[in-house]
Amino acid sequence: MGILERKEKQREEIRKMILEASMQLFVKEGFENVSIRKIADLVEYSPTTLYIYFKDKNEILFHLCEMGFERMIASNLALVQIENPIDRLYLLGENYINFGLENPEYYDLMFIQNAPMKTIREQNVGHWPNGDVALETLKHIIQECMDKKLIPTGDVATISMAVWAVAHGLVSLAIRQRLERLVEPDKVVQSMHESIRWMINTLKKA
Amino acid sequence: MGILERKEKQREEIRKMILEASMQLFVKEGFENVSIRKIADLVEYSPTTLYIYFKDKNEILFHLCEMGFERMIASNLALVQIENPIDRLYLLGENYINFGLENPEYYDLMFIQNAPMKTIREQNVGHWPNGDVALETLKHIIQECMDKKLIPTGDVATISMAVWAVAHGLVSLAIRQRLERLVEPDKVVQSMHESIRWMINTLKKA
DNA sequence: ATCGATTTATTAACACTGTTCATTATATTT
DNA sequence: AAATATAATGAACAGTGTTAATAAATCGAT
Repeated sequence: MGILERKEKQREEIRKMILEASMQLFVKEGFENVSIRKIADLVEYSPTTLYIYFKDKNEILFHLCEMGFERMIASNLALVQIENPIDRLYLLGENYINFGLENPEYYDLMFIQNAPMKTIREQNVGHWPNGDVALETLKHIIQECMDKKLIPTGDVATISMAVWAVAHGLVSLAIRQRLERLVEPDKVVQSMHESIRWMINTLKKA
Repeated sequence: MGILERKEKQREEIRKMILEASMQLFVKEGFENVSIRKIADLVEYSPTTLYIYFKDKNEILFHLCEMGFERMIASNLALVQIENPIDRLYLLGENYINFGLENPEYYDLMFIQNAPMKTIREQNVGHWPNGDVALETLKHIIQECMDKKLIPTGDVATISMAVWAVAHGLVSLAIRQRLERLVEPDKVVQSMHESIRWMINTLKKA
């Protein structure tokens, strides 16, 4: 049944094409200005054709979200060679806020929007491949820090949660223009980095 | 010119009526399901009439956002009687996450959505009455903690930022169903509280 | 090779959205 | 009473996600 395989491959190629067009629009025009019709225009298909390849807009957004995680995970790869897990944790945090500030549209999809989560819930037992990978990375580093007695022992999930909360809090408040109310606009980024450093330091000493 | 005053009062009353209807819809149907037409239906006006009382939808959302802050500020009033500023800070954090979890739609508007910020930027020199009040409260408590040597001295704005980031990170990840990926769904709220406590404790000891 | 079935793609349409324009009705001022 | 300002409206524009009905192309079996 080699013919079925080729069909499946072709189908997958068109799906990819649609996703790449979406991503292009998405990064250029921002989250709110992407519509099924605009994507269809770009790939030169009728809007309804997209519904043959994806269930709905949420599913497209879910896949873009996964692509965002791939980028983020790729940018974290350089960290594995760092011996000291607490240094690695610090750089993971730095990476996180840099990624968020440089790719606000991706970040939005990955951590703020509801749409991708809707698809996950509808899907097969709520599988979230890349998202879960990213979270495992975090938990693993925290666990290593605890194993090597670099930070106080405690519930891994809870501490991971607190660390993630600091980073996400900073990025999401920043890209939603809330931090400018606390610090002069041109000092926001600097203060964010200081906050991350502060957190790592207190974590060390605690 | 008492007649002009009465007219102004009447105008203000209708504005209030529109806002209350919006709020009602908003809390019941959620952020995404509120439209100008639904609001108009509820106050028994034509949709276009709303544009006589508000510039656009964003302006309505901005006012709802302010109302959300009023609620939050009101719930913080009980804290002034607490002597120890670090206890006060802890309870402020607890209040914050409780408010967020109990009023996710308000929280969305206050700290996540772009719409209210757009109105603020278009407005008179970007004035944000209630939002700024809330932030001042936080900074004031942090300053008091530093004055009384309860936490290490540092830049008030930066530390406030870090504290806010933890609380906001927790709430926003929670209401966007991201925390369920890290902790079992029925333990999310508990872990959030633990995270806040952890932050206050490390802040104390640091 | 032809027939029937499946897949792929499209057009038209539904039920919405925020917003603007031109028009009418109401109230106020001259 | 006439002129003017305010309040309210219906119709319309340009857009949204999505579905149903329909046509075209491709495939599997006879």
